[in-house]
Amino acid sequence: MRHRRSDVVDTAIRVLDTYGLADLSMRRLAAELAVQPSALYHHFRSKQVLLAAVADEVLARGSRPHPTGAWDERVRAVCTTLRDAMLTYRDGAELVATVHAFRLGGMAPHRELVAALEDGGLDAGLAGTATRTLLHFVFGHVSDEQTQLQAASAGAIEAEPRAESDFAVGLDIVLDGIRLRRPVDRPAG
Amino acid sequence: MRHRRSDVVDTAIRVLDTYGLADLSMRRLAAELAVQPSALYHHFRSKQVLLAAVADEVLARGSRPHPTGAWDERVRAVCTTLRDAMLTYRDGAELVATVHAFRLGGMAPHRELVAALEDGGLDAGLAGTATRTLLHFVFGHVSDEQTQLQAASAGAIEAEPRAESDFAVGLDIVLDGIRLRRPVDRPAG
DNA sequence: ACCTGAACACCGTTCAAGT
DNA sequence: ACCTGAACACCGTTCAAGT
Repeated sequence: MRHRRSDVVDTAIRVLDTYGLADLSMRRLAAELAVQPSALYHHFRSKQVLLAAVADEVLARGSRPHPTGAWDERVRAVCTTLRDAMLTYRDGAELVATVHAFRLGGMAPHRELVAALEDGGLDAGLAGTATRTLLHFVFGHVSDEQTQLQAASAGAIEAEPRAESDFAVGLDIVLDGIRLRRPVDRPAG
Repeated sequence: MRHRRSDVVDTAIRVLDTYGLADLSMRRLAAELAVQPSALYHHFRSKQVLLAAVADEVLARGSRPHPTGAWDERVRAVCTTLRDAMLTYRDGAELVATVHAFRLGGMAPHRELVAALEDGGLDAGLAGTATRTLLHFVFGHVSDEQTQLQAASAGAIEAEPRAESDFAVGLDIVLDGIRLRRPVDRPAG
């Protein structure tokens, strides 16, 4: 049977959510689509590029309308939306973080954070640094969180579950550090 | 020829630094040691456990005497030492971050940060949250940094190199956020 | 204690050829 | 435009057997 690019991505998300990122192989995905592995290379030039498309679709499905409030509320909204989107599918955080690290996809949150921080009064350089600091926190935290959640639900572990507020506290720590660097908050002269 | 556990780790570090983490396979490592792949399973029960030992050795080689100053200088020292240790070997950041995520090794910096933050006056819960926030930043930032450095030195890219101060600024952002949460800085009642 | 030899069940990718 | 069939060069891990 014949498939379109979007069919491949949809099936990849189903395989991801059912079997995990480690089992999302080109061969497994091809089998699920009832085609030869080589057929996938008609749609994507490599597995990396396929995974980038999958990550973008995960984020697109989790997207929400931008709030139009204060810069810090917008930052919080972007980070929370990103977290929720990644937690929606098994290994979603690891997938999006990996794709983002290679700059192949998942860059929408990055752009939104830079915009919010510049609207908040940060110059371009500091907005970039602050955005990367925020994203390193979010990707690291949520990957960690998801690993623990999945280990617990697999019964592999019953270690202390991370406090529910841990994400909010970590995010607030970074946000406070950013606030102190807004020129508008540090009176000139 | 017969090998000890430490011979395997030493050779693994050499393979890592020469060919990168993706090419550090059990088969490649075995060939380098002139043994069969199955021989490695006499020393390590899985590749994951071997990589944990390699990560611990990378950190041990980069370790420095702890400074005995203010809590925030100690935090800065632990983070900087960790960064330098990971940057010493090709793909060192990705290796240590991965092993740490699975809690199989590389936990020494984690313990040192918790200790420094508790000495700084944070309660155990907040010290844990702050430590995870710091480590997510350090692992994320240095992995990123090393990927860009390695891509540049491979001539693959000549993208804007990250500003040299980027690590220091990001670290200061997180540190400032932590400072605001020290009970001693927020006068009770 | 440390290693061999052989096997099992997989990978990503390429490429000429088919419809 | 989308796919097949076959091949290339690999993986991690297990296990009985050897010294």
